[in-house]
Amino acid sequence: MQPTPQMRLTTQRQIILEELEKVTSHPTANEVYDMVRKRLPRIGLGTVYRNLELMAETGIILKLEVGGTQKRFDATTHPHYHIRCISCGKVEDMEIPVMTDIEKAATEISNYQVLGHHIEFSGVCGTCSDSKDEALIN
Amino acid sequence: MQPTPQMRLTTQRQIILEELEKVTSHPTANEVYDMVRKRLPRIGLGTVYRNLELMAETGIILKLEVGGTQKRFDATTHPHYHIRCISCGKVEDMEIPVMTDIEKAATEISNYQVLGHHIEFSGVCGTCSDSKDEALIN
DNA sequence: TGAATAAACGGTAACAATTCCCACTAATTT
DNA sequence: AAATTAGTGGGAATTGTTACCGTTTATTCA
Repeated sequence: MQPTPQMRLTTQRQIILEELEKVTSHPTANEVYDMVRKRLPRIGLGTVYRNLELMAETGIILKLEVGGTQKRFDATTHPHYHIRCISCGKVEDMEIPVMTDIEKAATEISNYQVLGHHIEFSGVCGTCSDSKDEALIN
Repeated sequence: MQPTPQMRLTTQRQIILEELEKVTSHPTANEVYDMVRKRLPRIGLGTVYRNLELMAETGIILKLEVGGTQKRFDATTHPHYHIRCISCGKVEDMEIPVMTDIEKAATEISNYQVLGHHIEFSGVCGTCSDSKDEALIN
């Protein structure tokens, strides 16, 4: 994170980013808070929210507006899609090729200036489908 | 809406559905509440939430988990995509052909049982981009 | 038809996620 | 080192949604 003249590189910011970069689990703000608190026990939840928001605005990280009740954050900023488990809520990357052409198609048939797109798959993850099988046996 | 033995077709339910079918604007629960209240002034917000949820569960309507802070509802249940204006938050249908094959691709490269997918485009709608142009002139 | 049963309602309280506020602290500038 | 400005922590406020609960409305069945 490169600080601009008026944007300061604080310890809190560094650690929030470091912790987010450690995982591929697309944590919620609260999960980031829990991770960061192990290293900075006195950090406030508001600080985590404020800085995640800020980093998302400057493009350092991604704010995922996927289904469910909470926003999730991702340090992987290259374009990619996601899948969400409808049973446990977990979100993972879906590494199918990103479709570069559909935005053009969307522009043509709408009166929008199309700036981006995101695909969210939904399904049942391995873990959840295993535990369901088990439940059927018992 | 066809009631099951234990599911009753109440006035509230009929009117909520009728009002939702009148519009293509993907209203939030609160917006549906406002629409319905013109015909049923004493309806409770909880009733609107309860019934929208119920109808979404039974597949009569769609609950859209798009970006932004609120869930939105759609009486058009055939598969289709959406675009959201990043300026005013409005959500509209994007009638490009639905991709039937990508779920297969997604199943192959993941350990998920893929059940669905949704594409959300984002951009600036005609109205918002016009008012921006105006702002530049003034 | 009319009492018994069950579903749904309306109103309000509770809840969860997020944002806001503000006195204090830390970093930067002069 | 003092002055200035950005950022923090903690709690209060806000927003969207769900839960609860006493009352109403619909259905069942005697």
